[in-house]
Amino acid sequence: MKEPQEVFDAYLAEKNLKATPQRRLILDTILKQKDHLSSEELYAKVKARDSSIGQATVYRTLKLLVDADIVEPLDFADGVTRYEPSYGEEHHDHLICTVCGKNIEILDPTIEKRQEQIAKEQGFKLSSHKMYLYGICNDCRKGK
Amino acid sequence: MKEPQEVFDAYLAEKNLKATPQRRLILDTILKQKDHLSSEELYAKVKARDSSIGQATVYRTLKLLVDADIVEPLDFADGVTRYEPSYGEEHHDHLICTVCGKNIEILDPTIEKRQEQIAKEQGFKLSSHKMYLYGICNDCRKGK
DNA sequence: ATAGATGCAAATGGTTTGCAGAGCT
DNA sequence: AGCTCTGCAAACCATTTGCATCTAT
Repeated sequence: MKEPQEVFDAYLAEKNLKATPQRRLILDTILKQKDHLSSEELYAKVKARDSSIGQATVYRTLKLLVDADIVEPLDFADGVTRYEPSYGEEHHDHLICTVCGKNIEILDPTIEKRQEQIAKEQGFKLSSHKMYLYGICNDCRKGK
Repeated sequence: MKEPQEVFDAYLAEKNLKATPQRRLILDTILKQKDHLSSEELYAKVKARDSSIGQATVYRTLKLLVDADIVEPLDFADGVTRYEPSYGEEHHDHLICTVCGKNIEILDPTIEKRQEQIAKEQGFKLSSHKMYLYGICNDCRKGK
């Protein structure tokens, strides 16, 4: 399988966009991260590596990466969009603790299959979906 | 079953808040609506009935209604939060056409059950969930 | 050479908040 | 009277955009 950076380069080339050091650095920073970073958090990490990079470039690059299907935007219902690398990763949804913010990735073929089926029944061509389960984790319940 | 207005009154009373004409009017306006209104759209409808009401009151009332479990916020991925009456309604999710905005309410016990089960397996007490299926409807595909 | 990229700062747009005056109870 | 409310306008805050300057190709 191709490296994400290669995929990004190919995407940029195809769109007549340029592979700049900033863009490479931003992608590299996301890929190195385990967590789901908000653009603010990502910006901080990026800035630590090259302090001359601006917020706007991070936002702009993130948009490209989403469009290139290399990263995916997440909505944890706290007002900030987070991002996670999605290229080469299996699709999954999230189970989020609304107290401590912990989140667990879930993958359930039963649900995925039903979603497709439901869309088809309604004459829709499914392009994407979001599923978030919100609850309180064991630790946070005990902690009380 | 109690009327939504009664439920709202009870909620307000319990919190030592007041049942004002504005609040009643806003709730009444939402209830009369079939569609899922954004706060902006709701504000317009409310204003048509009483032009002295301000945006802020609509936002503040919406928050109360959500907290009282009378209406539910929806995220159709277009940057605006929409609201739908939820009191006395069966829970359902949404299938949204990203071209024309059409949305279909879906209810699938298989998925609901799996969600509960997944949460339990992870030690979570599920409090809510969001599921949105995005796609393109038949009409919009043909229209091309 | 030149279309595209960057950083900065200003703009946007939905939503929230401070405040002074008004309204319930 | 003593709270809570309201409308207004200003404030917020994540994200976007205009612009003059740089840079990858």
